[in-house]
Amino acid sequence: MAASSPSRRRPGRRPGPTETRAAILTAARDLFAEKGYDGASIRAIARAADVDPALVHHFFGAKEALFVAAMEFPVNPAKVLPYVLGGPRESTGRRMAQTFLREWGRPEARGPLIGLLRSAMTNEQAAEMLRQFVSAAILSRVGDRFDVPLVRIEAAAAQMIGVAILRYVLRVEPIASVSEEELVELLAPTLQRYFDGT
Amino acid sequence: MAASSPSRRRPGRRPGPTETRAAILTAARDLFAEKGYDGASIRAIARAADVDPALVHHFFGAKEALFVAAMEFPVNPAKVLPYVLGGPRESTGRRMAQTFLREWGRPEARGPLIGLLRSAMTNEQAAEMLRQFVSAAILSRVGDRFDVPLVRIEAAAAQMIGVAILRYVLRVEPIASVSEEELVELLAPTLQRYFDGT
DNA sequence: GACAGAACTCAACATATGTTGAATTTATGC
DNA sequence: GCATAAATTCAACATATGTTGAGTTCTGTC
Repeated sequence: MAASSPSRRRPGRRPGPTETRAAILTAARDLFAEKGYDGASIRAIARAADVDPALVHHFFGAKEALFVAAMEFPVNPAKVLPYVLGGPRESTGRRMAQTFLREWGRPEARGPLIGLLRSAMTNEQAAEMLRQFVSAAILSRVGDRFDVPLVRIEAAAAQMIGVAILRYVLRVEPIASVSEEELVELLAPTLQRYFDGT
Repeated sequence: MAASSPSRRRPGRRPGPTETRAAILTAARDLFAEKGYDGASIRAIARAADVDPALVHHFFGAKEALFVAAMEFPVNPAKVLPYVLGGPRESTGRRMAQTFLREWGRPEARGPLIGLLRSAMTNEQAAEMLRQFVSAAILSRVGDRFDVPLVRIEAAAAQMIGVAILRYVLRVEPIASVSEEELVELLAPTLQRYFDGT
């Protein structure tokens, strides 16, 4: 799936259609997810994509731009929020837990999500990206849909972020292996209570 | 409070009692808290303590040992758990929220706690330290006190970790500025429900 | 007051990092 | 088929990292 040979290739364009750009993006997603922004070096990404580090630069410019390109937020709020906010109000907590876990379950979404979360803990730019997204795309919309103090919505967000960390980043058992359904049962009432304002 | 001059000092022991060891530990706590394990370099720590990098090595050995020394877990479960687990069962959630926020509020505890949390996201050793502590010192004791499935206790832990991240690491408003009391009101029922098994 | 050991700095090594500019090979448009 | 543009590598720069060994100055003990 990736590089295995130390790969001494001669310079110049490779024959056939260009597939290196995609390879770099994939490698970047993997490594940012695994090591976070600062831990994933351009050189390691290039190595994983079987490519010279300078090529990464050629395609994406500085490291920061690569990160933005690779972590482009993999969840589209416009597609997801209507379902969550649309149904009956008394089951919003459940739909939110479902949706959250389903999105994290998608393999092509999980890499960027973990990468973003990991990086946000040590890198101010990544933290800002995450804040921006979470606050603009989610908190505000949910907030004025429900007319509930923002702290309560953030408490709900905290519950989900905490679960994501234990389940997907730290991989603490048993919460890392429990089924999505079981987790939904557990979390739905918590979220619902925050939205209900009780 | 720390170094300001580029400090060209001549070699050899400084006169007076030795205070550099403590200065290094303080600088290490600050920098590990701010940047995480990988982001905080020994050289930067030495600079902040106004000391040669080699002296850090002289006192603490490898970087990992410095980390362990600096992040020595600042919360003593033996002193804290009796209060949480001791009182009436129906208010355990509240005592747990109180205790958690009080410990994070202590200035001398917050640095190590943030450092540990930050580092655990990108560094496997730090992650193991955190897992060890949380699981051995807390989860298990709470678990067999209450005879409740471990997932539920981990869900409670997730709620608190999430709050810590939003409040102390990412500093998202308004949850970062809300009073401890208000947060306790918000979190206590959530935690209580997990312990009650309902 | 000599002397061992502790505190402390200097200089260096080996390695890693992001980034750049030039050189080389292929693809593409005419 | 030729010229231009794109893809790709190489070599290098400037800087940063953890760690080591040797040397210098002080403190404490007899």
